[in-house]
Amino acid sequence: MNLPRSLLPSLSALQAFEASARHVSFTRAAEELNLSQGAISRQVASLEEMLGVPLFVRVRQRISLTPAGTAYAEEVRDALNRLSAATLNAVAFKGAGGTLALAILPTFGTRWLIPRVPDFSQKHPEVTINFSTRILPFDFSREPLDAAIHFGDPVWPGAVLHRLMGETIIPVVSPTLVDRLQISKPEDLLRAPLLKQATRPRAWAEWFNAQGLDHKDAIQGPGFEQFAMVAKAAVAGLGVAIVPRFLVEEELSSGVLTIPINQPIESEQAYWLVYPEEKKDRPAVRAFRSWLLDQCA
Amino acid sequence: MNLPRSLLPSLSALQAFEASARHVSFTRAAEELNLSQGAISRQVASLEEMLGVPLFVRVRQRISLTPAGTAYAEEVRDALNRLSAATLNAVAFKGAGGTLALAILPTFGTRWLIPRVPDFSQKHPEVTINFSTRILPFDFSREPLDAAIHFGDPVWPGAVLHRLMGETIIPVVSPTLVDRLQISKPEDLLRAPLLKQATRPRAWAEWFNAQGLDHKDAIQGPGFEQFAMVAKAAVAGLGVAIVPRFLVEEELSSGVLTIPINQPIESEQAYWLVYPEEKKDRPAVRAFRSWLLDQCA
DNA sequence: CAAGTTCATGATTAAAACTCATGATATCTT
DNA sequence: AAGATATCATGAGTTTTAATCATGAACTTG
Repeated sequence: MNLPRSLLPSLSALQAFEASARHVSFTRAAEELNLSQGAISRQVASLEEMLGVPLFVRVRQRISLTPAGTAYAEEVRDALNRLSAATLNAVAFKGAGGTLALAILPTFGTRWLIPRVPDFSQKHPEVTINFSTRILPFDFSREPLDAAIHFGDPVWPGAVLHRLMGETIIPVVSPTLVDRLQISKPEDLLRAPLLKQATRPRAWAEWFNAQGLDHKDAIQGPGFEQFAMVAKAAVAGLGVAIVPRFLVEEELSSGVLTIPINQPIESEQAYWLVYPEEKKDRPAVRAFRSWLLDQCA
Repeated sequence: MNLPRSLLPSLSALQAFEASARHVSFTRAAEELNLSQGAISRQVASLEEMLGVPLFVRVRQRISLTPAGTAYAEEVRDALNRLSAATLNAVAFKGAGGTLALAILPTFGTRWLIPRVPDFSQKHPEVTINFSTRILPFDFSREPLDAAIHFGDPVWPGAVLHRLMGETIIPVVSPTLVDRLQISKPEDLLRAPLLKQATRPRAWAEWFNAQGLDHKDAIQGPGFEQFAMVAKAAVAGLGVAIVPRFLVEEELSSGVLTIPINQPIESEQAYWLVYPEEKKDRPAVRAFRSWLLDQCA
């Protein structure tokens, strides 16, 4: 329900009013808007005449807001902000690019995604990615974010999900510990301290089950909150870690970590690219999706 | 974060664009806005040039929206709607009146409030009250309502509450049934059919407790959902009702109902006037609050 | 083929927005 | 007390924007 054209105030009047309300001064509003004080004075007076309601009280060349003015200023500000945001969004279609505000999981982001971003940037120089860290799912309508990387089940209301990869976890250990503990068979791991990660409490149990071994006699090693810490502890020889393989590609390549028993197991959960339905045609979102799915193929 | 004045499109351009998007036609948009087709054509073209993005595809004197145009139209429409609503709200301050959208409980509304509204209207002819029925608390930010009458505890997030009155309940019965059943003492009510109201299931138990009687031997009478029905059934001689006194003032005055045992009991809950914090200075809200608290004093 | 429809555009007019300068009045500093 | 500074209001004039009318080009329909 829009007001008829003749009953909607002009943008000039609305901007003059909103700035004056914020500054409680026509002169400072004029400075901000690069207009003359006289122009502001007239626009506000014209608006008050149109509405039939005083928006400011004038006392001795000073102004203060009326209750009507206060309420109106807030509402006008909100609407003007939305127009600005909408206009910037439209402009973002221009270069078929713009910015992509992406929420990432800390370890996946740093170990897998960010090292690959140069490739994306080379292929899409018009898109800038801003990274934010999010551990848990969130409401896209309440966050200034365009997309997210999510680990878990494909459940996220109002969003589109694309599966990126599963999670294959595998035991890794420093070579010196392998020699010290003479590890060559699965049952040898029952004699080794086993490092744990807090969000994967059943990883070791599942691994030993898969080898047909009873894990109850396994040695409990230190526990950590993040995979990055687990990997560091393993490199330091504190024990055997069980982690997603992609997270330790570097350490395996350099030899500071090795796979003592090459028996990976597959998690039932997976990594997903998620974005709100209404942002699916944003050029930046489309470009990133296409590139990311290629990387995971 | 408003765009600089020079980077925000004019209202003329935005309205021309939004109407064209809705009608998928410059000509029909022109008719709606009482402008010439040429003016619309130019404003849209000017907007596209400013943004650097095509908003419409032109094929053989026909237009269709681009993805950018579709998204922008929705956002512009929302912002324009907000400006319209804000402007109407501001105008509502003019007569220091306007309309008050009030949510009321059915029986309280019809039996107590509405009969008193003529007095309010006489004192405040500039305010029009629109009544809506609401049984349960609701979210003011999701309903087009300015205030509500609420029964219960003083709990309503984000709102201001003013206590109006408690609830005193009392047995009432038709005089003919009093004669027929020879009712003169509290225990005589154990021999009478007792009418029940669904939202006050413990009313009779509490009343007999207050008289030091065991209600277990009381005769179960018909049950009803609304107090208005309970009162009607009592007038018809179906049994003894226990209701808030103010709801049957009329029937008591006319003699169709009488109070057999004048032992009222007080409820711990009460009636409240509720309105959202941000609407407290609305002239209509202020006038109604002031008047209503006077009525309940 | 003729008539009707629709978006684009040239030339012109009307309306809105804005500036500069000044007036009136108040406060602050010396 | 005098002078400097600050602030909103307003007259007169200039610039910019919005809009109209008429026409062109191209398409559809009867």
